[in-house]
This record gives sequence, C-alpha cells and structure tokens, in this order.
Amino acid sequence: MPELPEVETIYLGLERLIKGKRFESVTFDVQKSFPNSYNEVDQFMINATVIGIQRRGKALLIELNSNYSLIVHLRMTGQLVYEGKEIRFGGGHPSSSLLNSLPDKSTRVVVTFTDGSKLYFNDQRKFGWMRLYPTSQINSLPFFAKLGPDPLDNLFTWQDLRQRLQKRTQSSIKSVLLDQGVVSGVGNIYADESLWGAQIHPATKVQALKIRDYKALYASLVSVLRLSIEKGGSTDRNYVNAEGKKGNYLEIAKVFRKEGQPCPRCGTEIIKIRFAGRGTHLCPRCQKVKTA
DNA sequence: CACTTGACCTGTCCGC
DNA sequence: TGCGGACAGGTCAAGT
Repeated sequence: MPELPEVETIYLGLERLIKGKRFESVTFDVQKSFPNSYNEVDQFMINATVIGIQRRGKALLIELNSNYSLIVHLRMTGQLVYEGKEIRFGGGHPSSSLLNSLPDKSTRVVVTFTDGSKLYFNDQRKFGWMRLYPTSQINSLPFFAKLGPDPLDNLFTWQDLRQRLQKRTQSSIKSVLLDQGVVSGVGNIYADESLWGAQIHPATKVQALKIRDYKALYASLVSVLRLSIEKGGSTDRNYVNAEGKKGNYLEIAKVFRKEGQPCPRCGTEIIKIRFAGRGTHLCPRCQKVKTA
C-alpha cells in the first residue's frame, strides 16, 4: 500500500521533522522488524545524527553521520510516524489522523532523539522492516542494485518506459508495471489508475502495445503519481504520513476501489477482477484487451 | 529461463 | 455471538 506517492509524502515529512536530529535510544519488539544486533545499534546508530533522507522506489534511506544508513521498507501496513513538540497524539488532539496514542499494539520500533522527539515504526502485519547498513554498501544490496528508474525522475522519458517494458514482451502490462526492476515505485493502486488513464486493459501483452500506448501510459503514470503526491497519497486501510495523517488521493481515484461506480470517462460501471493474483479495477468499455 | 504461485502476517468482513 | 474462510497486496523463494 505505501507506494511511490505515499513514501514520497513520508519522505517530505521526515526531511522537515528529523533531519539534523541525533539518536538517543532505540527499542524494538520483534527482531524481524529490526534485524540488527544490539551491538550494531549501539555502535552505529546511538548518538549518530541524521544527515540526509532519500526515497528510492518504495524504500526510505535515512543517512547517518556514522557512515551507516537506516533503510526502511513499509511493505503493506508499515507506518513511520513522528511525535514531538510540533505533533502529539491522543489527549483530545483533533484528528484527521488514524492514530490515537503511540506506541500502540502494532508498534515495532521506537526511536528517541536527543530533543525528546520520537519516531515510531508501526507495522500491523510485520512484513515491513528497518535495518542499518553501511552507507557504502547500499547500492550493491540486491534490492537496490536491481531497482528500475524512478518514473518521476526528470530524465525519465516515454522512450525509456517503452525500452524497459519491451524487455518483457510476453508479459501482461500490469505485471510488468508492478515489477520494481522495470520501473520503481508503482504498486497495485497506481498500476490500475495509470492503465485506466491510458485506456489499456491490465491483461494486455506488452507486445501488443503501440507507440501511442507507451506515450499515453507514460503521461498517465506521471500525472497520476504527481497528483497523488499533491493529495498526500492514498489511504486504503492504514497508510498515514510522518505526521500520522491520512492521504486523500482515493477520494479522486478513477477506478481503484470504485467498483460498481460509473467510469468518469464513459459512464460504464467499473468492475473489479482478480488478475495476476491481485484485485484489479478497470472500465470494461474504455479498457479492452488488445492483441498484437 | 521466464513467468506464476505461495509464503510471510494480522485484522476485518461476510456468511452460516 | 462465534467461527471459518476469503481478502487485503509488497517482495522473495519456490514451483511450473
């Protein structure tokens, strides 16, 4: 669920809220959520200062001045929430937030900074993780080494998209869009939304796509991702940003979670099917399967 | 080798 | 009300 726009929103929040802060202590409940040893945490995290934050695909990198970086992947239900003098939870805090008080029962890691502020890593399903790695090794970690380009990179063009998709001509377009090695950051929500925008059926084989399809898909993907960032991302179930607030993109989504409602383009009822093992939303009239 | 399916988890919702 | 099962969907390992 946290896809590119959600992780970008968290990134923007962390940039403002924790950059320059120094770690005082760290506690965690299950090793799976934070697999480093106590020794590594003591040596490379405690008393280290946050010097930079990056997003790469759906992952966050928090760079420390100890030559280590903290990598965070939220997977399905992860949250990274800040609490400090600017932001408090509970105690009658008026809330567009999903959160009442922290920590809660899904809190896996609590990081405390020297100014008393805290960063909570919550993860209901425990698929997500955060982990310290030497900064110099990050680019060679398998996850990052094979990561495709960011679709919002200024240098990324429709020709790049076409060239990368065309390495997978036998596959369906939706499966390929979800492959982080082809393009990074796209998940189930924005795959469905961008394919609707480009009027391409998710099951269409890449080999059946024409030049105009690549151009349309590129334009659609970029605009959907940008629009969602403006809206603070999508809150489907439990996504919140670094301030604990929900995103608003789903209010203006065209097909995702809109089954039974009219297609904004042609009025036909949006359907939900199961495709490539996932819930897939589309307009059966605007998005026909094309064959080569 | 390319692609698809199952496992990892927990909470929610639906039907009986 | 309680219970079993389907479902949610990111990534990697295992299977076809």
